[in-house]
This record gives sequence, C-alpha cells and structure tokens, in this order.
Amino acid sequence: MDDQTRMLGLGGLGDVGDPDAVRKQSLGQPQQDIGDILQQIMAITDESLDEAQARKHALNCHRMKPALFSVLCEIKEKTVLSIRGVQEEDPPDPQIMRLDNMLLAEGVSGPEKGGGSAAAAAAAAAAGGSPNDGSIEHSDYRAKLAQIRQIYHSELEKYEQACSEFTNHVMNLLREQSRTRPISPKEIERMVAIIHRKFSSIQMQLKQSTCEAVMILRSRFLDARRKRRNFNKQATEVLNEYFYSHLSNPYPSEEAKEELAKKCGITVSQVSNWFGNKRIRYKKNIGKFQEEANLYAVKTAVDAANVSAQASQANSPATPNSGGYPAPCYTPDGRL
DNA sequence: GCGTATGATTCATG
DNA sequence: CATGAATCATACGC
Repeated sequence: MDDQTRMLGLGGLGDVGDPDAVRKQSLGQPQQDIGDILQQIMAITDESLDEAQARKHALNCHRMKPALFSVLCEIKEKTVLSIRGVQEEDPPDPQIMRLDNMLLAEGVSGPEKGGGSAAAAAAAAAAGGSPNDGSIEHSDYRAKLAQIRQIYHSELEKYEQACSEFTNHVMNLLREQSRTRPISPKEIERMVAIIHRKFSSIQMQLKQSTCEAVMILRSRFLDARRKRRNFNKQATEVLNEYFYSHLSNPYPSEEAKEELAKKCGITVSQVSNWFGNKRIRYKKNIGKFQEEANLYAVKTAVDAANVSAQASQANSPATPNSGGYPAPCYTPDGRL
C-alpha cells in the first residue's frame, strides 16, 4: 500500500500546499479539478490493491498528470534537494590526496616501470650498503612492489567497473521510475554523485591498505640493511692493517677512508662504522685483541721489510706507537 | 641451539 | 658533524 503513495511521489508531500503554483501550472483549469485529483491520490492508500492499480492507471492517463508531475518535481527540488544541498560540498579530500601522492611517489600508481624502479633505486640508495647483495634485495623489493601494484590496479579496475555498473543501473532505474514518480534529472545527478562518493570512499580504503602494504614492504626492505653481511677477508685485513699500523691515532682522514673504502669494496660510512666499532671494542678489551694486534704488527713489519728490501734500503719502518691507544705487547716470536 | 663476532643504528656529547 | 657508547640483529663457528 505504502508503495503506491511512494510510487506517486507522495511520501513527503505533507507540505505540498502551494495552491498558487498548482494553479499556475494548471493553465486555467478549475482549482476544483486539482483538488479532486489530489483527493484521489491521497485516497489510494485506503483502497484495495486492485482498486489502487486501476486508480493509478486512471491517474496516469489523466491529462493533468504531466503538469502535476512537473510541479511535484519542482517542489521536491526545492525541499528535499535543498536539504541535501547543505552537505553537498566535497572539497578535494586531503586524505585521499595524500594517499594518491604517496602511491605515486612509491611508483604504485604512476607510469609502469619508471616510478617503480625510481622508488626502488631511491630505497637502494637509502640502504647505502653492500653492492653485492643489494641487487638481490633490489629485485626482491621490485618484485614485491610490482605484485602490490598489480593487485592495486586490478582492484581499482574492479571498483571502477562496479561503480559504473551500479551507477548505470541506478540511473536506468531512476529514469524508469521517473515515469511513475517525480524525479528530476538533477536528482538523478545527485544520486550519481552520492554513489560516486560512496565508491570513492571504498577506493580510499583500497588506497590506504595499499599504502600500508607498501610501507610494510619498505620497512622490511630497509630493515634488510640490518641484515649484516661480514666483509670479506681481504677487506677486514686491509682495515685491520690500517687500524693496527695507526694504533696511536686510529682515525683515518676522509681521504684515507675513501681509499680504504675503495680498497675494500665498501662505502665510506661502512669504513667509519668499522673504525668506530673497532676503536671502542679494542679499547674495551685490549687483551682480547693482543693476538690480532701482534699478527698485524708482524704483517706490516714484514711488508715494510719487503718494501725496504726491494728498495734495498735499510731504514727500519717506524712503528707508530705513542698515542692514546695502548700498544700491543709483542711476543717473542713476533720478533719486534 | 648457543655464545661470540660483527656490522649497523641510535643517542649523547662537545 | 664526528665520535663514543650502548644496543640491536644477524652471521658464524662450535
């Protein structure tokens, strides 16, 4: 029953009472006529289903119907839509803009390869670490990112498709219904906007979770920096040689660090790390490093001896030892 | 598995 | 900003 009234757009017509408008629309029809029609419409709810159907049909065929419809549309526009109009403004959501920017920056939503590799390269640069396993992590990261990217795009497409499908469906429905109840094109437009808003909020969730996934991936990738990989033997040898031969002042200059880095195939900051760790650990437990110290002292001495022998010069290498760091005690077989 | 070694990170300091 | 100190987290050798 209630359906009938709603079908005729009478749901919220308690305040229809604008006789002037109706009169103007009726183009000189007697007001009595309008009153009759309204009376009939209102009475439909009290009739049986069959009676109501018949009445509806009769009213639909009434010559006044188009005029009445347009009036009802107008009234609806003024009341319902104006109420809704208050909450109409939707400024470009800062949240979604942030998400969009981030997805773009991470290379998830941008152009195919460029963004992705750029982000990965940036991450790799941030990692600033060993170039050997860097490529492995790099490709791993890229693969994961591509996966996220693919899911994101397929989901997005799905949403978009669903949105347009649903919009079409609703629009068709409303258009169809507009034959039986007063629906203005503006209202349809508004409904479409509402649907789009709803879908974009779903999209935002997708974007948000994608962002989260990227962040997790990224943090895991950056954490990989901590995945310690020992320097190769030759590198530690070079570093130790320098350290023990400069035990009095084991603070390599920037140039020295660069050279050491180049020799060892590591970065300058890794050299700094190494020396930082070495100094503190050496100082903390000199005894433990005694053996090592002697070993390298011998080694450098031998090297120096070789060099001087090659140069056929007898000046013994100066063992630089006079600084804050305690000297190793040389064992007899060290022969020094 | 466990203890130690070791590279990296963090935080305070000057 | 370089360094020291503490700490984290993994690698490595047993």
